[in-house]
Amino acid sequence: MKKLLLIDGMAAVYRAYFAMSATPRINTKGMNTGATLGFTMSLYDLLRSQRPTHVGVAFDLPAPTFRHEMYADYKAHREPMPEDIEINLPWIGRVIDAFRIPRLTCAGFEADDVIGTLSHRAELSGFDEVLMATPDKDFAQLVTSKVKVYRYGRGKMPDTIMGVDEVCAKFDVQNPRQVIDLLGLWGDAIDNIPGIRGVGEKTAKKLIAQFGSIEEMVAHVDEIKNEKLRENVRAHSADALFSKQLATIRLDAPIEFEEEALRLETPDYGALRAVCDELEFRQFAQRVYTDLSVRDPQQAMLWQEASVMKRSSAIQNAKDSQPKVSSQSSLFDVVETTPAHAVGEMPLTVDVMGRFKGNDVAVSFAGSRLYLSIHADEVYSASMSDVDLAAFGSLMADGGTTKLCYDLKNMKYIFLDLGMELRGNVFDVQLAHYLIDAEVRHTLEFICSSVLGFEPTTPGEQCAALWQLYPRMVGSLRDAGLDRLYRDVELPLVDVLIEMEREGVRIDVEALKSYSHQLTAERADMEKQIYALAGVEFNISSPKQLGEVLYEHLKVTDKPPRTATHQYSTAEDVLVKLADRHAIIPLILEYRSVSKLIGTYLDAFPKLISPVTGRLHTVYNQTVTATGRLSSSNPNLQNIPIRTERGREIRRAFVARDSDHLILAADYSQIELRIIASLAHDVHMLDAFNQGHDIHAATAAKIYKVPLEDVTKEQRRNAKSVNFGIVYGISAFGLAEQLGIARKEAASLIDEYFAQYPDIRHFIDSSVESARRYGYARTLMGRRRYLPDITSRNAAARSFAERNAVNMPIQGSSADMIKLAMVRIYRAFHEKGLRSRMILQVHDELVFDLYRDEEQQVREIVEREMKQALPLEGVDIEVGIDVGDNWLQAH
DNA sequence: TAATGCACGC
DNA sequence: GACGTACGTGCATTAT
Repeated sequence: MKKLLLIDGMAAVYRAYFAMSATPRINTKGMNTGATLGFTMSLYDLLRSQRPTHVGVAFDLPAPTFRHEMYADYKAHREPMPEDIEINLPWIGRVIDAFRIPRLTCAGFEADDVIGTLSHRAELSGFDEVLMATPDKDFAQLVTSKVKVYRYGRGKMPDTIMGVDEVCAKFDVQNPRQVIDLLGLWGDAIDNIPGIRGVGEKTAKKLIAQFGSIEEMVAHVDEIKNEKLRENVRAHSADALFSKQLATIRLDAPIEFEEEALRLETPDYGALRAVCDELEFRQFAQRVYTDLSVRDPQQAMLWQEASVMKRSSAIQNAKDSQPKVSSQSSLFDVVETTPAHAVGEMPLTVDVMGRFKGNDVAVSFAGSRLYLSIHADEVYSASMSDVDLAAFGSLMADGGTTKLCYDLKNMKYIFLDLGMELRGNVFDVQLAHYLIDAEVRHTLEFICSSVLGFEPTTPGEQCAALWQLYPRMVGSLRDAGLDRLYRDVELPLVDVLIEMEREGVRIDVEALKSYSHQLTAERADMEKQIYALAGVEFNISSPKQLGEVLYEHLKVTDKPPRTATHQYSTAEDVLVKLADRHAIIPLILEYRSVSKLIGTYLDAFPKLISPVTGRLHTVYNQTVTATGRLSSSNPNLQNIPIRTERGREIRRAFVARDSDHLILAADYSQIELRIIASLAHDVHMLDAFNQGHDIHAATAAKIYKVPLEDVTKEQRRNAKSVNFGIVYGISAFGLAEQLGIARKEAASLIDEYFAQYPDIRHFIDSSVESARRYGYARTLMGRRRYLPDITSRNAAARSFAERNAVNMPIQGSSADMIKLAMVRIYRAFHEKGLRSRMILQVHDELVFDLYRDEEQQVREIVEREMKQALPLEGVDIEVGIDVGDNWLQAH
């Protein structure tokens, strides 16, 4: 196994600087050591987590001094950065040398070019894996099966300080790509500097997209219709090509690829310790010590003895041989205790795997490594290429053992790749933690630090930590009465979601594209009309520019509405109220909604279709929402338009798998109101449902005291808003806003509502009361949401918690119900060997690829399971089912 | 990159 | 006088 890690040195330094800049680190000699410490730690972590066999750090020129000079210049031109940049490159050089990592440079070439070239050659030289640590997304161009990009975290980059020409002249740059870097224009170079003077960025992007590439655009410049635009492009076509060149990573830098020179060696601990002492990196030094004490006790002793720091008398008195937890940062204290453990590094062969047989086992993957442990103090790990997959497979398929893991869905995907099955009792720490407290983060780091009180740092420690988490999580689930929800709903749902994600949905791409064409043309018309009405050209998509046009230029109102941050508001509800003040406003609203459709759906989806399956695959998140709902992303298929005519058309492109299939959509009717009625035991509302009345009309009849058949459209609309508002915790103000009526009028509507439905009011009051007593709100299946603010003295925070106390049981119970239904439907389909498949879930709706011959069976199963999954006291549950060639028809 | 504003769903 | 309807995801713009 040969694995090469190539690091963009300066990118690492910047990342480190910006990561540390929030708390500049000044040592006792007054030196700002923040960037150096950040760099050192991130380098150490990278080596530790990635475990490369070969490594190199690339810099832009023979020495990083080039950049240094640049920053001297930066300071001269600009006001100082917030904490003033002090990146000490000699120190950083010493750190790199201490790690015995070769510095890779190539005169006249960017670090990115060096990395690009070397990674290319490494791949040719038979490396199993090449990892590039860089912030540059352009590397995506080069990615192959073996090459992965490790993107540095997000951090601020410096602004442009000089033009391209100036920089080239000043620094005598040979490779123009350096300019990009110098200017701080990382990554998005192609997008950000089309480099055509006189042509706006947006226009330039459009042009490039239209022609396919900058080269094509230059070649066919005559085809540009707008004369001014055409001449600008023609005049500056050299610039455009130059920009492209700037942004292209080269694979042919004249640099030798010397495999042996790149082999990772043991750090020069003496040198590293000296740097740590000089710069006062105490906590980092302690970390290295703790790590060494596990792996190499002798080296650890040397590390400790090598210290040249004078210990203060206070510290000398402390028992520094005994690690202890301390909140004070003294010279040699241990920051946190770590679990006692030993990581055995060995190929997991049949023999070794035998040790795990018959034992419960914690399993985790990190990168291409597998970690296994049977106790919290013992972890075995191996590169996947060294694992005996047959033996591992039989261990995982053994139904008698418990498997502990973190993020089961993800792990099952890994097993699918390996052609393995996971059987037996499975415990997912992440899923359990979501049920225990949905609103906090569910990273393994966070779970460990909150549940165990320490953070494991290596993948091995993380694997071992699962063992410590397991009994505690099981206990917490049981104590909170969540074990059933976990066992019967969330855990089995994992398989359902995997199947749905893998199935995906078929999209009629041609339909999307032609619709996109049509709407783009319509939008162009609107754009012209808007410019004409405004008398100026501006970016309509910019709330800032739009606000200025509407409220300063056109002065559509003398009291411009403002957002929470005092900017002009151009939100829909605001503009609707101003719609009759100026003809431009309806156009702007239309422009916005059309833009939304194009950008979010029409143009986005074709790009997301899997080249493998030809279908669109979403990802369902099971541990995100505070109420227990699922969420969907990449793409989000839970927000496909339906409200407007134009938007709804998009659903026409969601089509059945093939001619043997149809789309079947099943949705719960008014499920949230039924849940309220049931929870509140409100006889009037329950009756309305059970007699099959239109619930909003029935509500209107009650509030306005008219016979059901005399309810007007407006009365029904108002009643619907009140019903809707009840779910979310209404206020007179909010309702008035929503309906465009006076606040007093809204208040009397609400009063009348509660007079007619006294049990609903009682339900709201008792929900709040219960949340105040217990500290959390609960669903029908016992899912919890903690509401600490319910007793807050801050009225706003308290009101918010009170609304959640009402909403959560409603929304959450509905989530419980549909999740349970999904599990039951999934099981029924598989037991009966049906070919139909559940493919989408949209909170109260399930969508299926229906195999035509199975229509009757599927209708029965779906309706039955949705209705019976979680029966509501006192009220029937209605499910609407429709079938069609596409999702639009199936509604 | 982070924050903001906006718009889509239930 | 502030606050003002739950839960999400994604896009474009803009400031830093």
